[in-house]
Amino acid sequence: MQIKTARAPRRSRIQQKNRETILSAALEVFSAHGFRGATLDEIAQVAGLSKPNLLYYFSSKEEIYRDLLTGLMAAWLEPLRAMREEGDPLAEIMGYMRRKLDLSRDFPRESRLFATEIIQGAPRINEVIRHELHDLVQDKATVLRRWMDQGRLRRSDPVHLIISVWALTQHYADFEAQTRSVLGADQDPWTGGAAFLETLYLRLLAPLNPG
Amino acid sequence: MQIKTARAPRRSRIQQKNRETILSAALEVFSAHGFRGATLDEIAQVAGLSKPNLLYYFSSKEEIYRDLLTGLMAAWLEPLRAMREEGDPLAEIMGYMRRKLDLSRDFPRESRLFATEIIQGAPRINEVIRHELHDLVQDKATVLRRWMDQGRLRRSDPVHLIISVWALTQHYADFEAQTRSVLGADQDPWTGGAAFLETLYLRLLAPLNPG
DNA sequence: ATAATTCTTGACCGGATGGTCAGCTTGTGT
DNA sequence: ACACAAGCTGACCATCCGGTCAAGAATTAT
Repeated sequence: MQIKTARAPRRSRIQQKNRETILSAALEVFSAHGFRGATLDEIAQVAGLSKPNLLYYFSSKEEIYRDLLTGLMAAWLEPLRAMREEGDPLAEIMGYMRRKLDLSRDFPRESRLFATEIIQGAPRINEVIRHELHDLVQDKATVLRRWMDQGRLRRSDPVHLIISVWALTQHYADFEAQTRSVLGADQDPWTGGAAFLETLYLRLLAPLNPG
Repeated sequence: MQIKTARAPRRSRIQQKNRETILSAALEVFSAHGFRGATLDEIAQVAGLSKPNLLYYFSSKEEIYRDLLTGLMAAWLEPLRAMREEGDPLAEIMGYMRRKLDLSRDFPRESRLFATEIIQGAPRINEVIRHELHDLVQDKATVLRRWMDQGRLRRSDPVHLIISVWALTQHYADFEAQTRSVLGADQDPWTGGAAFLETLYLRLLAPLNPG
């Protein structure tokens, strides 16, 4: 996953490369231990750089963390953003769910990073981003509501519907340890999970008389 | 929630009271910052005891954490355990979901504690407990499968069904910050969540021809 | 009352933590 | 080639970390 840097000033190739290295290492460590549990020494070690060198590129531990979160936010909201009113309602929702699930599968560290941040009350995600999330969800909820009004989807609370997609897809990434131990070693959680979620949302949302 | 102490030896009233005080403070701090992010100083401060006094009752930070987790585990699995094959399938599942949701609402710190532990790969939950969880889920999955075989529930993967209840109910507690900001301040996430989940599982599981 | 036991804590330890800084090395523009 | 800027690091600092300990305070048993 591309880690973008917010409002980036001009940077030399060295800066660009090292900032990426650091953010990648930070992702590894922060997602495993949370903000307070992560240490600069460990991030430096994973990045293969000295600690003072980290602090040459970022002014503090907090700044690394913030840059990381804000840089990943856009990519994380993309699947929902890509849900288009012009498409077929059921296919759009299934597509959203599927994209979110794939994202969680392919980028579990990112998923865990957001999870730990929000579990701890999201103290470091600023209001602007929270506002952005709120607006996006409300916007898409309106689309869902219109589809329901047109009888193209069975009714259910659209915001809770979006939350449920979030919860379920996130869960397979964040709780993979538990899911694997419960399913047994031979079963792949993602294959079964995708099938289950398709069934779930089909039965929840497919109109009863499609003809 | 009652915090039990595993295989408790005889304890004086003072010991019992102080151990409870410590575990309660530990729950507060560990659930907010994870194991590595929590400090004994902060736990001691919340408990209103001196740090050496903490270590008089528990031999290490790790022991506090372990005792806390194992003591809460039974209560956390209770809702699933209480699902009875003799009852009405749909009512039993709804009851399970509802109990789990109530548990998450009433004990969000406990929910977050488990969440952070499992997100970090559950390194400190020993194999015995993992085994217990696996067996319980498989046991209940068998019950669900029988119900489905009898045509009293629509078919869907029973283990993923249990996982989905886990994911959705947990989510309302662990991501409350996010859920509230998305729903808006006027709406209570729990009320709407309970209604949504009832609809969800009803449509997923209710047989098509109940007559 | 007094002795034994349990409970409590200030002072302390070695090591880790986030962060600084002077000065060295490397790269870049001319 | 040279000068300046950018990149880098060893040594260091104050503070915090989990944990120890000796000795005093409170409780309990006799």
